[in-house]
Amino acid sequence: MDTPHKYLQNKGIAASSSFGEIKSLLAFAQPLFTLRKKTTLITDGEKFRGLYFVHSGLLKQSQLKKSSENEIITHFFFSGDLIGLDALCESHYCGSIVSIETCGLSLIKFHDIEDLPITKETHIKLLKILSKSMRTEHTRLWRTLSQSSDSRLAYFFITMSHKFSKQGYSSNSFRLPMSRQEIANYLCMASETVSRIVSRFENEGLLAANGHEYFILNPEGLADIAEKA
Amino acid sequence: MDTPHKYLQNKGIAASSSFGEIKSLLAFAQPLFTLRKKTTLITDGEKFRGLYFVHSGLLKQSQLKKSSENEIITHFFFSGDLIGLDALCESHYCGSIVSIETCGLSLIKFHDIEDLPITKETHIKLLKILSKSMRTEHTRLWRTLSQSSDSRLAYFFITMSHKFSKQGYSSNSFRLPMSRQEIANYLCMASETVSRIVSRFENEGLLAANGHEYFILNPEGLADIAEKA
DNA sequence: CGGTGCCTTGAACACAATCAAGTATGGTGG
DNA sequence: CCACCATACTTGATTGTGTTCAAGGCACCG
Repeated sequence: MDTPHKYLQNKGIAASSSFGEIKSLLAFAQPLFTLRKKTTLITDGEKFRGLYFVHSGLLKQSQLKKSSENEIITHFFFSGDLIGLDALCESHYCGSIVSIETCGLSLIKFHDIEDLPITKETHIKLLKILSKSMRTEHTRLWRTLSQSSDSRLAYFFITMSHKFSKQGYSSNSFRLPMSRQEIANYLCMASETVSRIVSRFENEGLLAANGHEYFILNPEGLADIAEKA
Repeated sequence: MDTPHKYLQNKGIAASSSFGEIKSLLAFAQPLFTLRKKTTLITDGEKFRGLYFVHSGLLKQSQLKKSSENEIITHFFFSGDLIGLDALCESHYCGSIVSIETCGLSLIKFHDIEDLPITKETHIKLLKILSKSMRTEHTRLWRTLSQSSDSRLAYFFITMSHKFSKQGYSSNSFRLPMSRQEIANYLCMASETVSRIVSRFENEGLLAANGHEYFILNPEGLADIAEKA
C-alpha cells in the first residue's frame, strides 16, 4: 500500500529505545541539529530517509482525522527515543512528526536497512527494539480501549513517572511540555475531560499540577485507579 | 465498566497468514487432529510448544477481565490462520485459545524458532507475516478505539467479507460461527449494542441476518458507515 | 492595559452500558 | 415427535460517562 489516504491505515508504531541499546547505531549519526518548537520534522507519507535520534526536547507523531481538525496523537518522542522505527520495513514514514518544544536531533541517514554497515547483532537488536515497541504500543492501545478516562489518565501519569525515573530524574516531580489538548488527543478524549479529571485528582490529593509542572503526591492511589476500570 | 487486568500486559498480537505464504512451514506439521467445539486448545500463559495451523473451524483468543466473567476477545482464527505467532519471540502463549466450532488443526512443533530446519527465506517470511499481523492488529485497535459502534460493526462485516472473498467464497453471503456476545467482546461493546445495530442495519437495508448467516446487501453503504466516525 | 491562547468550569446532550423483560432457538429426555 | 429447559438473542427503559457547546478566568506578551 502506498499512501495512507485512508487515514487510519498506517498508525505509527510507538518506537522508543534507550541510549545504551543503540549506541552502535549512533556511530552513523550525522551532526546534531536544532529544531525550533512547533516545527514539522516529517510530513505524513514522506519518503523514508533514516532514523532520527532525539537528544533533547519532545515531539509528537500524529494523524489527522478526516472531517475534523482534530488530530490523533499516536506517540510522543522524548529524548533518547528513535523516530522512524515504524517506517523501517516500509518505504514511507507514517503520520506527521512535529516538535512540541525546541529539540536537538541527529539523523541516521539510510534508505534501506541493508545500506548500513552495521553488525548482524545490531540488526537483531534493532528488530527486537521494534518488536518490543510494537508490543508496548499494543498494550497501551488495549488499555486506552478498555479502561475509563480516569484509569487512562492515571496510567499516563504513571508511565511518565516511570519514564523520568528511568532517565535518572525525579519520578514524582516532572514537567510535561505537551498541552492538555495534546494529552487528550494522545489518550483519545476531550481536553475538557482531561482538565476535569486533573482537577479531581488534585482535590483527592493524588497529584498537584501547576501549568506544565506535575507533582505526584500519591503514586499508590494513582496506580489503584490505573488498575481498576 | 469493569476491569481488565495487569495481564492486559501481553495482548496477543493478531496473527494470521495465507496458506500460500507458509507452505514451506507446513512440511513440518504433525498430522491433522480434531478439536471439538468449545474446547480449550491453549490456556493463558502456557509454555510455547509450536504454532498451530487451522485447517478448518474457528477459534478465539481471549483474556479474562478481572472482577467479571466478561472476556476480551483479542483475535479470531479462521481456517488458513496460524496460531501462536505472537508467542514466537516469547516463551509462553498469551491469552487462552478456545474453539468456537469443531476445528481441524495441526501442530508445527518446536520450542525455539532456531530448532526448525527452515530456510532463511522462510524465516524472513515468518517475520514479515508477524510484522504485517502486528500492523493489521494495530490498525484494528485504532479503529476500535476512535470510531463509533456503528463504524466498528460495519468495519467488522467488511473485514469478514474481504476475508471470505480472499478465500474464494462469496463476499456477500457468509456464516459467522461466533455468537453476538463474542462479536461484542471482540469489538469492545455490549452484546445488546451489537443486536440493536444489526437490527438497525437490517432496517436500513444494509444487510440481512438470519442466525449466524449474514447477507451483505449494500456493501457501499456499509463502507460509508465504516469510514465516517 | 488589551490582546491571544490555553485552561477550567458549568450545563445540556448523546451514545452506549446496564438493567430488565420477553422471545426464539437448540438440545435433551421422555 | 413433543415437552421441557437452557441458552442466545432481541427489545425497551434507565442510567452514567464523556462529549459538545458555551462562558469565564488566568497568564504571558506585545
